[in-house]
Amino acid sequence: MDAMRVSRLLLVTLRDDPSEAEIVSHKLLLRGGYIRRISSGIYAYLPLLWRVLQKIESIVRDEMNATGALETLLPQLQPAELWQRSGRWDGYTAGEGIMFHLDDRQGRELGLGPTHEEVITALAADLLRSYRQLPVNLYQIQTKFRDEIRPRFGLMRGREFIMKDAYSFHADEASLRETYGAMDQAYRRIFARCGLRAVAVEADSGAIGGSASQEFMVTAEAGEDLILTSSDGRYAANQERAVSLPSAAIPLQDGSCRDLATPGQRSIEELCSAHGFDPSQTVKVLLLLARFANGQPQPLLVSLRGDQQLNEVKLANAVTARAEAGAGALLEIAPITPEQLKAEGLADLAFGYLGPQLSDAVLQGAKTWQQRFLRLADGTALELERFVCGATRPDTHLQGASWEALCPNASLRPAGLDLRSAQPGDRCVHDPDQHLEAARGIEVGHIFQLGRKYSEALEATFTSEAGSDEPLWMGCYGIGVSRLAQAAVEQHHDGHGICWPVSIAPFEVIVVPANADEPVQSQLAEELYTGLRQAGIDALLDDRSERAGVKFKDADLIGIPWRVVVGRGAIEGRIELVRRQGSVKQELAASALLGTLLPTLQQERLGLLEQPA
RNA sequence: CGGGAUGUAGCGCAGCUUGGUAGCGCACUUCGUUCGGGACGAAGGGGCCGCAGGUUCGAAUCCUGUCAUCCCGACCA
Repeated sequence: MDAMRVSRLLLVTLRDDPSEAEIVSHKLLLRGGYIRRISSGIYAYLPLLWRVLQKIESIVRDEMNATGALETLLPQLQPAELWQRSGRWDGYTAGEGIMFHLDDRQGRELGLGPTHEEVITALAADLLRSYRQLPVNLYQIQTKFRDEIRPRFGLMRGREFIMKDAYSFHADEASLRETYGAMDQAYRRIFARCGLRAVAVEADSGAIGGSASQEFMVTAEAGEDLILTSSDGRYAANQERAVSLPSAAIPLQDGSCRDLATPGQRSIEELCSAHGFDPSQTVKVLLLLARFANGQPQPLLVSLRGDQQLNEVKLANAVTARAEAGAGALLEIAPITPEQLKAEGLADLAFGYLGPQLSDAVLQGAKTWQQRFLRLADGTALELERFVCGATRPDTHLQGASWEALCPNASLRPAGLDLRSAQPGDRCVHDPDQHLEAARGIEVGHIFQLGRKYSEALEATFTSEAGSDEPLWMGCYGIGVSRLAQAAVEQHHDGHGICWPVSIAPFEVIVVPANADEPVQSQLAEELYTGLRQAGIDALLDDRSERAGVKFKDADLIGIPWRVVVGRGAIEGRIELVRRQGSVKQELAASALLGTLLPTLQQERLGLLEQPA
């Protein structure tokens, strides 16, 4: 490898935090000369970061290859037709769709790959014919394009980012589960080798679809996701998905159903504080509208126990499962506004006083909406014997209402589901003595058991041992490589700058002559640098004629794990070895450097892995 | 898309209220002194004040529009 000298590295560090950055990792990457923003959510990876990314990629490759996965490279430009066959084109391009798309000179529609299920499945349909070829797992490391609604935090949520994605194909579900398990293990090793503390959590499958899925979260305050874990470590889930035991409702005193005057009390808090109810004695109703790619907008009437919060992801899944055939992808669920009612030609409703008994009659004559509510309720609401809810008339609630009385016709009674958000402090399902604790996480990996969704849509079949034609079983496995790099900074930094884990640091050691104009120092620095490189150590030499302080500050900022200072002691062959993490210093003879550093470095190259493979 | 904020030199900012033709710190260039934690002095280069209209004798400053960026929500590796 060429000589790595700071003077030749295009190292441009900044003293001030750039105003465009909000979170520490973003600021440090900009200040350290790792990235530059080119456009919203689009970054140039400067030479220093490119080295980090390549180290991460190499760890990923290593572990993926070890599982027998095959590296490949798929096109980024993809025909709309493939996405139309899987049914995702509209959802990914219409409305707030995330796919960059364009027409070519022939007027054909193309999309810039946000992910590769369609392409890989089409390939699988072409290449995989017999169970004898299975299982197979293909992966690639490549730039993905997503027109994020709101790019932010630098590489955390870019519109162009590097991802490792893998897709596995199987003859049966058991084989899929086996590879899924192998990926789980490989991912744990990958993150450990990168020096990251990561947690595996149960996750929602989102737009990708499929059944089981698990996310890998790097724990950090700046994380965008809320994760809930049990203190015994046996349960961990993304809040989107998390389940818990609800607190018991306080029973409402018996009594027949009667009107209760509640002028101006439109919220649960106002209602409860005015009449001394506990929120768990009430049922609140949310009036929402679900919009689909193709179908008519569907009004929703969602009932929750008053003390519970709606989990929008669970709701979206429930609505998707109940959507009419041909409605296409669910685009959005949003509260219905009085303006929307007017636009539909419908009468105003008593917002704040609605109850589960709200009749479909209020939707009669709607111009574009379905004229019946999709009625859903969380189990905690359905379990209430007696409760307080809106009377669907202004300034009035019902006290002592019951589902039987409100909805005598069982067909109008909502389906009972889990629609509530688990909260920190809730009791755990697996052990009621355990409680959920909250932590924030950055999602750096996600593995899915897709099942046969894509293979059925794209007719990717194989001939089974019994001779029948069957759709392939599929899994897919992603790692956000560029996001991982920034997550590492978020997890490993201090007041002076980045503290890269050795395994992914752009360089392992930086040799700093305190005074480069002092021939003894610069000569010894050169010798040590050469010796380190010859020993296979990724060393950098700060050969600039800057003052020592500048070089130290820069070394701290860019986060090289080890610093060798060649200073005044050089004349006696003494140098200083400084560990970036914690600024631990030791003085030693220059001749002892390799012997001291190499064993430690070899250990640190394993990251958090307990032992080499 | 809804809500909030900001656009002035490569970076960070002041100037705008009360119009008079642009300034500070860092960075950059040259010289000298310094030399183990972002040195000091001297001299210098660099700005269609986001863009387009308008008001005015005169606009960075006032008005209108527009674009971009950032923050809060929906999306995700």
